[in-house]
Amino acid sequence: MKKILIADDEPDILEFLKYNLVKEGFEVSTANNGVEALKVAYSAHPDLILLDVMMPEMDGIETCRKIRETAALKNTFIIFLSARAEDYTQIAGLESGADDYIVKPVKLRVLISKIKAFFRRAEEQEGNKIFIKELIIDKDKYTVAKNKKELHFPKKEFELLFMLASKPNKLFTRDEIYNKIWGNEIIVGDRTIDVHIRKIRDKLGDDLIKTIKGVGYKFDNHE
Amino acid sequence: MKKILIADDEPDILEFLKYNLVKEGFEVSTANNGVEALKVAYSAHPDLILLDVMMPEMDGIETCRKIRETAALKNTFIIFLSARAEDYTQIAGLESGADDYIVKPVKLRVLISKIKAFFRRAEEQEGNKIFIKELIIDKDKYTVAKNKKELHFPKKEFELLFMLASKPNKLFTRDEIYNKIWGNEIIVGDRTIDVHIRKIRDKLGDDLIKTIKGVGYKFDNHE
DNA sequence: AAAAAATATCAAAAAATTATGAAAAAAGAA
DNA sequence: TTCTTTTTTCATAATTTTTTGATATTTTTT
Repeated sequence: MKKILIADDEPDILEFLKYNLVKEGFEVSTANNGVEALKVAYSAHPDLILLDVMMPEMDGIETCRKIRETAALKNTFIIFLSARAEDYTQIAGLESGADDYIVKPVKLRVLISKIKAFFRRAEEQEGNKIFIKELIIDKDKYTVAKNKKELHFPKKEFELLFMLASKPNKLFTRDEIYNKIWGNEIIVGDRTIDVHIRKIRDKLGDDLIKTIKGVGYKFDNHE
Repeated sequence: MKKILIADDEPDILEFLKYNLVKEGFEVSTANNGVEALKVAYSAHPDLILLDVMMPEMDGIETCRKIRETAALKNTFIIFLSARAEDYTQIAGLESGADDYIVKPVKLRVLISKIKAFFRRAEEQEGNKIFIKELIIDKDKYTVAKNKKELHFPKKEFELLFMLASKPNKLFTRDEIYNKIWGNEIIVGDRTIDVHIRKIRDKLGDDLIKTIKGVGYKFDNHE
């Protein structure tokens, strides 16, 4: 669940944004000025900060600069949300380290879409991992770990396991497997899948992959 | 040097943006419509695409969707740049996979600041120095030190090592490596990567880089 | 229970892929 | 140019992965 910090000196705006972002499923904290925003940022480590430019105590640009000096917050997105539309303010905001500068007024739905675009990009880096039973299958690292111990899986075995594990308990017919792993051009004998399945079972144990005779295989995930 | 693709059906805008972005030090290619944009994107692998929404042949949103389906372009930033300001168009644009939606007219300096903000964020992930195991890899100086002892690495070897070491344990496919180190224009034989890998291994030892047969290589960082 | 059908298993063969050394080609420097 | 370094290619060896084929076992059908 992503955490958002909103810093604005107008209570109405704060309340409105908080209400709507919570409704979207975000965890929201608020601050009324720059100093407070910094304090909350240090302790709550939000994933994204919506920052007003004009605030008492410390303005948004200065706040942004300070946040960027903090190593622990370097992955935090900062978006300015301000009524001030002059070029130089926008440029100053972006150059102080913000990721975006949005001029108010902005439609709520548009703002939410922009926020989601940032998170989508961030999540992309995190990679394709499947956590299932005592396994961690990591497609980016091309590893399968069982109880923290990494095992080596050659290409075909990895692809087959990944396919089955990506939809636990779903039955994959032999045809589906052939099509996905080998494609339409390559034709291999009937025993090829079996042998690969056996090799996976050798490494991970016999219980994980279940045979449905006459049909196919499935990754069994009933505790 | 970052590559930017601009897609717009108005030649004046295209020319204006190209001129100014080149002046900023970017490598700029252009396209007059969506279909053309796709073609250029596939071959040139830009780091960022400025996309108009209304274009003949294929509109921007459809273009964006198609780009996002391409694995090789998943790290490419997409920014819509459009005169259409309605909420739903902006939302549709962002939901089609774009990173930002900027409503025209926009001041050139502001646009450039936003573009730089994206690149800053992307580069931040990389960093110019890597400390890993007994190695210090310094991109500014183009040197690799093993146990404080500096070793000489020619360009290609260095880039390859840097790429692998920048994301320890991540698997890089041969295609990814070719794209990043050689680019799409240059075509080299199948054994070229192997030879470079061997040279790196000669200098640093055989254990650092691990081969995943049929897939690629990775920098191994387990102790 | 027997026959039929499908999968499991093993070792060996085949195929695919990478490692390696040396040399040619290309790029840079003097 | 000439020399040096870097990059790429090529042929062959070494290795790993994938597939096959024979036989055993299990499940389903009759």
